[in-house]
Amino acid sequence: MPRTSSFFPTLFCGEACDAREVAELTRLATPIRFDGGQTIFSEGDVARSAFGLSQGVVRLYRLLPDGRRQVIAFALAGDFLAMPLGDRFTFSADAVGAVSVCRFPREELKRFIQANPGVMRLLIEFAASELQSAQDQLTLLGNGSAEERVVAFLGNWRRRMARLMPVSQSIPLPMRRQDIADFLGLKLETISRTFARLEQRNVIRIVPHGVVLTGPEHVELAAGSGE
Amino acid sequence: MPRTSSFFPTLFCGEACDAREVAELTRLATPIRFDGGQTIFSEGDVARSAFGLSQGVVRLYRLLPDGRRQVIAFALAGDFLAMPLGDRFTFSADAVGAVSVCRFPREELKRFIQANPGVMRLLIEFAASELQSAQDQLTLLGNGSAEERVVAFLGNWRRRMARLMPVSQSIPLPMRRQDIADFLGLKLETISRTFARLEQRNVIRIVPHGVVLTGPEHVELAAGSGE
DNA sequence: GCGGCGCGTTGAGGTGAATCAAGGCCGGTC
DNA sequence: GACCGGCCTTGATTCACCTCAACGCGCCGC
Repeated sequence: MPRTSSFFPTLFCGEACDAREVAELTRLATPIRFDGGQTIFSEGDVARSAFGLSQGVVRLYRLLPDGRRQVIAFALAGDFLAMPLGDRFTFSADAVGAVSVCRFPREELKRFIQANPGVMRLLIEFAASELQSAQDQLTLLGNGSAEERVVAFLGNWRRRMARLMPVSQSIPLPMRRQDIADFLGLKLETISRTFARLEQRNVIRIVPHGVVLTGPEHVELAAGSGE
Repeated sequence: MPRTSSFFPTLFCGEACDAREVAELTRLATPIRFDGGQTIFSEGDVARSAFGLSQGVVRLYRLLPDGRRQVIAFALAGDFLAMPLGDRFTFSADAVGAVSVCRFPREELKRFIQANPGVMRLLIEFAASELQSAQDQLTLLGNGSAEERVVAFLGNWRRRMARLMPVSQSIPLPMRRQDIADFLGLKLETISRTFARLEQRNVIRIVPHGVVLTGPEHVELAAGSGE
């Protein structure tokens, strides 16, 4: 089985992990594939495993008792799907299109992390950056208009995608409108209308499974805070 | 100077810190007082110090370029005012009423934390619980009506206060209406009106600097998700 | 006492997003 | 190709919250 450079969560690819540790992680990890729409884990499940995303996109979300849904984040290759410690999942995760994950048995991963202060430190930094993302998103949902939310989302998504593929004006959007809506605290019709308005103003062009930036106003997408 | 049990962040009061470590922390800490409205630190500042809150209430917030504000959280006695690592503050903090904080020089605290795997582990758990709070709040701002937000806020606030004082039907609210509004992504008039409506329905009674729960519907306040 | 100010409340009217409801497009399968 | 279903778009209307504006109240200094 070929293992690409993004097989492991990027957390484990920093300076803190030497060859011996990578070998240890490789021993722990099991690769798994999921098809689009399949659930990787659900809110409330006992976290027997931790998951790193090797390929594809995963939506992380919570369901409210009345059926409303809040998408917490979209995970990309290299991301952890949850905090590796913690004994239950606090949100659900399912595949947006086909994905590959690597699964770590929780107890052994926990032992590995706690035996290694350098990794613990990275984990703290990881948590801190997740926290900041959540606070950015909080600020966006608390203050932004529909258009501000959508523009910030596109900007952040583009920036994150840029780490995984050559930059281009074209932004792939593998998730559904409904997912974007639940992420931004809007309704799917509003997403659709806002996209349409941005297209009329020549900011974007809507293409199947994505948008293309057309305007000279890429600056507008640069300074997003959210996600 | 008398040091109450809540002088230190509760993070350091768990099993991970023995007498020697508490002595070390005591050596590092400097107590400081702030009056209501004073700023403890500002977003973007180099984080030369870390702060634990010993007494009082602090609002943590971000300012947007156009003057809008998002209150990230209200800190209570025992809370850290930010992640102790990280070299710049990602939000501002100022006192709501008079507060006492203890200040730790950042480099020395960092050294203390990193020398102590047990404390690092606690710090990871702290970060994980902050993250979960942020995600709760995200869910609330993404899905809740004005009334749901206010009710969830009251419920969470009450639950947090319960750790610091004898439980009672009376909920002190030392912060201004504007602070609550900026926390919940609403306008202060909406907070005022929503309080008034809850009072008309005999859920609460509005008193100076707080509310009193009157209805038999305390259950309603129990199952909040946000904050 | 008087006036000023910060904060909270209340009212009237406007508006952005939600809601309700068609219809269109595209990718399946038979 | 014809049908179907999921997804997306678009339109008309409604409604929750915002905006703007006035007023009340408690607290302060003078």
